[in-house]
Amino acid sequence: MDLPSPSPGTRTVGLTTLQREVVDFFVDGVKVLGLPRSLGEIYGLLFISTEPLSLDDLVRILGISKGSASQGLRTLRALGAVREATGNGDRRTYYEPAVDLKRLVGGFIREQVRPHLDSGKTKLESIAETANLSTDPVEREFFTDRIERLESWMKRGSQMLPILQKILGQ
Amino acid sequence: MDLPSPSPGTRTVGLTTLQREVVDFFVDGVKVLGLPRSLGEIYGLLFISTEPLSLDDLVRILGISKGSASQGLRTLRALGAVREATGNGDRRTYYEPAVDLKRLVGGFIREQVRPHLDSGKTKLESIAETANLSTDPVEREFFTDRIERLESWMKRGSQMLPILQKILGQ
DNA sequence: CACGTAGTTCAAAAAAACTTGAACAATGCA
DNA sequence: TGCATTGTTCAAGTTTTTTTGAACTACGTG
Repeated sequence: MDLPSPSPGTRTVGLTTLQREVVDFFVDGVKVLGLPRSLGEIYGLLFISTEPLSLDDLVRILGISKGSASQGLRTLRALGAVREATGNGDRRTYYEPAVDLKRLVGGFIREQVRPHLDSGKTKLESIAETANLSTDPVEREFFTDRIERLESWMKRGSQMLPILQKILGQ
Repeated sequence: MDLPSPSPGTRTVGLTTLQREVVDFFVDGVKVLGLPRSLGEIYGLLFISTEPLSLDDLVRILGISKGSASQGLRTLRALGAVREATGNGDRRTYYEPAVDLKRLVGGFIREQVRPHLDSGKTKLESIAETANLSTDPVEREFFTDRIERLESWMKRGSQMLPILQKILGQ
């Protein structure tokens, strides 16, 4: 139940200077990845907390709504970016961050990247069919060429992912 | 001045079915990258056009405003995703897409990824200073540990980029 | 098994991002 | 130089995304 101890720096609104800085750091980070700010706030605070925090802690310390916190935790769980801390003789659930880059990257790829790659592949098939309807042979060759290029991009993208995970995972 | 020839498929609003499909494909694509829809529309149309197109063509065919088209072309130019087509005995500028993945990825990294990595690095330095103000040694060790982790993440991210470019570039 | 607290849901409000369009600037041609 | 046309800028408007909060469900304890 203890609040994260607010030693270093002055208190802002509920957050220490350090907490504020780390939270901002992650807010920027998730924005780059196209995720909502609240995810960055929640993950950032957990990341710099010595103890697991409950939904209620997040609401209180970050000053966000229960709805945001609940929704944000759900997404972070789906991404594998937080896990429930075990063994607090307490009714509520406490969360701690996953701090292993491999896991984080893996979750992001699984939840955010793969679905798009897959739907892209489907669309590409449909595009190829449409292009085949072209009657002008010169034009059709041009279309085929472009579509093949897209297919090659997608393929390279897919090949990229495991390599990326491997390198980042160490 | 010639419109892209609209052979395959029925006309939608100014776009052939194929054009519409390809444009949608890229609209989705740029959204994943956190770029505005108009960029996807413009690049997508150029990508599936046999001839270079002018700003005016884009406005007319896509049904977007001159402002969007101008702004979108500027960003695409900055990303190195389009280039001006040379030698049309004509006053206006015509554009064609860069279709080489290496170049596209390189531009994206240069314009969108690097700046964030750099500003992140700066922020991290400030965070490290703040953490050093902590008086409790146990807490300070925890902070230091977490910050080192962040630094390692950033470093791996930076190492990643050239590898990525190399693999995608072929 | 009833009460109080934890957590979820989702319609409405707020904020952020994108697009428009009209005024303006630049360009080149006669 | 003056005219016509291309291209840019940016405040205001629109759309999309995110957050809020109140009603609801789930749960566990006395």
